[in-house]
Amino acid sequence: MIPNRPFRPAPRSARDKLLEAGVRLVREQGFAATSVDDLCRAAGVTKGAFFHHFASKEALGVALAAYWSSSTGGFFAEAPYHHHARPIDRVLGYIDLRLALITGPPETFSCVAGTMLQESFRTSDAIRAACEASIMGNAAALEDDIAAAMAEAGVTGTTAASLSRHVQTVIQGAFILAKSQAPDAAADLAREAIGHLRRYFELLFNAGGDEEEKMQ
Amino acid sequence: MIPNRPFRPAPRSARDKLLEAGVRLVREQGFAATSVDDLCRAAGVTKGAFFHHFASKEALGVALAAYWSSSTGGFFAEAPYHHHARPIDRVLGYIDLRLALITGPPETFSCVAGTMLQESFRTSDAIRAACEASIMGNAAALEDDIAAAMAEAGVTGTTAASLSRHVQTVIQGAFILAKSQAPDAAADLAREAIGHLRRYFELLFNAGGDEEEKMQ
DNA sequence: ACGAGCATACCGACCGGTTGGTATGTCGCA
DNA sequence: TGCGACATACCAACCGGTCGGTATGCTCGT
Repeated sequence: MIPNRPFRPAPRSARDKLLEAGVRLVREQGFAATSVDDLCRAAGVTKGAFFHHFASKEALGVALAAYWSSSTGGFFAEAPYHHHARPIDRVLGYIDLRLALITGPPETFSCVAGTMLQESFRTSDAIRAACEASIMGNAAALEDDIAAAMAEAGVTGTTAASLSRHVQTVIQGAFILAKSQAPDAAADLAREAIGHLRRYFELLFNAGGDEEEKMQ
Repeated sequence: MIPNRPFRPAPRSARDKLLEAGVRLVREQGFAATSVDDLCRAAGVTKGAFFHHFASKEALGVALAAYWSSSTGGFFAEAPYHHHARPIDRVLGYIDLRLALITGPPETFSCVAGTMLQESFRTSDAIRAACEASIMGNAAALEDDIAAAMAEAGVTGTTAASLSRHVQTVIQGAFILAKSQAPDAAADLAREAIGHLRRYFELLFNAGGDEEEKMQ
């Protein structure tokens, strides 16, 4: 979902190095296949450092989801789409930003929280809850703009909360479909899915596109 | 995505028992966290039987995706939604069937191929390809009906292939969001997402619902 | 100003158990 | 008799985690 730079500063402590290593390795191969030794090698620290900062591998997973939340949340909170005057333009601006972030192979744009949730939801309630907080936190950040857009356009039959969760649904699903492809074809597939999400919002809100908006 | 019964017959051989155990365990905890010993215990067979039928754990993963393809493909091929006269009704019938299948905790309705793809896409090209075949095979099965519906309704701006992939995108994403919830709330969340998929198709095809159709 | 005591960050060897896989043997059937 | 479908015993490497240690920094008493 979000590449490493420029919004996450270079890690300084062993803890930050381990979390950065965790982002990279979980995106590449998931949580269970990522050993403590893998994380230490990738971070350039020892097992002793690992277990000084994290009580267990599971604790690293929980901290990783929180780290993902704070870095992605910060990124989106400061994105320029907030400056649009109309709520629907802010929502579409968010979707366009998501589109812009999808480049390269899947492990450079996929979601750490969604990836960990997929395999750990039943084996670690702590990781499940931390991943839920991350994903639903991202969804919630969009809810007010969606609610305002619904009020402005008179959209009924659903809720802002439901629509914001749907945004996350399509994003997570887009990442899975992308992973089925060779690395250089993955981003196109993910962007295609986000394109449908945008079109759904255009249809729902009668927001046919920037050009049609200006004609009205 | 599809519960075990009634379309998959009771497994008889050790190989089928292992594949059934694989379906259950991968849905619960993913592929990497599922050991060969886990699979043998769940199947009630020994390691000798496992390695007689499968050259490696990876080979089991490839066979599992193929097994998933054949059982889900057969299920959907014989579903009653094919009987609708209008293409759009067949497409919406498919989506309604998907809705109907979503009951209970996530591990009873999630997709084995999507789950394995998420964590194995970069560590096993054989598993990636087998999962792609499964997911894209499910998508492709819907493509003709979508193409016919597009022709009938005059829908432009996208392709049948793209729309059929979007169906899979939302389904896979719905399963992830569902996994973030407590077991008894999971199905509601997945159904909510599929509801948005349905609404997108209704808006795209001006197919407002069974009642509005009849009025026209 | 300095040294003792303590806390923190980290190192790397080691632990018991698990891992994917191999070797060998047995049994039933054609 | 030979082969397929298993079972059991075993292997080396890996696993998550522990443990005794060193290095460095901080605080406080003298």
